[in-house]
Amino acid sequence: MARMSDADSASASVSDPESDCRGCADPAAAFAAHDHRHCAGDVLARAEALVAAGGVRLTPVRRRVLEILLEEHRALGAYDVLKRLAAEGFGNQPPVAYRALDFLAENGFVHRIRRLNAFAACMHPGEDHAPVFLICRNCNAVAEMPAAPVRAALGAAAADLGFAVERTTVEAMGLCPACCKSEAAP
Amino acid sequence: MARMSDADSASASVSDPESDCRGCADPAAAFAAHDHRHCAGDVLARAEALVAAGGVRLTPVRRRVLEILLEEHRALGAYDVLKRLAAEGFGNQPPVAYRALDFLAENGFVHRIRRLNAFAACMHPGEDHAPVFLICRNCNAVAEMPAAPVRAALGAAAADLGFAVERTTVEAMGLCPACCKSEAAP
DNA sequence: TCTATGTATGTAATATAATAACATGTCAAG
DNA sequence: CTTGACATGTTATTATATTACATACATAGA
Ligand SMILES: [Zn+2]
Ligand SMILES: [Zn+2]
Ligand SMILES: [Zn+2]
Ligand SMILES: [Zn+2]
Repeated sequence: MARMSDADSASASVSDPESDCRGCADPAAAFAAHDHRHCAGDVLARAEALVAAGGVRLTPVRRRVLEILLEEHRALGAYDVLKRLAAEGFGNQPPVAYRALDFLAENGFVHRIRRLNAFAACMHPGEDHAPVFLICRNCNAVAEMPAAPVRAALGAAAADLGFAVERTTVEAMGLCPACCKSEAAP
Repeated sequence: MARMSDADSASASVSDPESDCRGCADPAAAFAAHDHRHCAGDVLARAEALVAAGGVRLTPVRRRVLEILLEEHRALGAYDVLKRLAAEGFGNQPPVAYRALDFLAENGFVHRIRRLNAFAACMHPGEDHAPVFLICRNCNAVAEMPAAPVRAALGAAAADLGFAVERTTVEAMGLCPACCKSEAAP
């Protein structure tokens, strides 16, 4: 897939859903305006391919939870997800939501944002990653950022102490580009 | 958790409490056996100096909460802290613990470990820092590690996306040196 | 086909974590 | 002494998450 400049992806993806916009999967465009239905459909398709290959099942509840998180395009609490499920005829007890979310998280389709006690759809399922999350304190947008440099720094420093890192939680609270501007000129 | 009581008894023979051991404040020694009463007393003294200079008050509850976290030498939940406070005659309702913990966290004397929904005493109060936490999944020991390299990598990558980082949560789950060994040879 | 088995879902009950709202106490400045 | 700021105590409620058990569903042998 050809990668577009920031300007292009911002404008083209809004006007032309059929373009090869990488949308949320592209860190540089994660905070930019774009047609998110495109990203969502793409991610969902990839998820289905992955579960087929992996021998696990994307059952109706699980699939619907993933869809909900993709549609919302932000982090949702387990009980928010549960409310929607219940409204659609699924069970209305916490384990229904938590089990689906846990399954999706274990299989890399959603991430847990500890700072928010919430869950967000992963925008690059299959690409094994322990991403960094950028959370805008103003508009609550959440974006995934490549974690390689951060993880390298972390792992190296920990190894010096003899500590073996297995999993990491890296979350940054701050202001997204849009909110940065609006705060500078209110 | 049993780990540090072992360490405490062992450290008396290993190191001299009156030496200038940096104990937990030294990342390289954070997981090593040492006389932790030394670190605790030192940190508490520094905390008192800092509040005096800062115009805030280290009241009995607040001081006791800090002591408890220093004595325990691991992350404690707010309700664990509360139980101890109640047993000592302080209030026994959640806000008592949360208020003290919030105060201590705001003033840099304790850190919140989001992964554990818990709080741990800071081992270098006053030194403004947003540390990295290393959490042993086996013995629950928690150590602070310098975050400079990690934060640099994080801030740079975020800046490329136009995101202004204000606060970070960086926590690594894994095995501490001691548990690494015991897991290798069970 | 029919059952056995594992897995997924539904539900009730409970545990754990955090906050809101308001009353009371403490202490120093005026 | 009064006042105002801050700290603590208490009640109640909300939010988040898990345990335990019952039921449904798939699907692999017999
Ligand atoms: Zn998107
Ligand atoms: Zn924003
Ligand atoms: Zn120590
Ligand atoms: Zn350990």
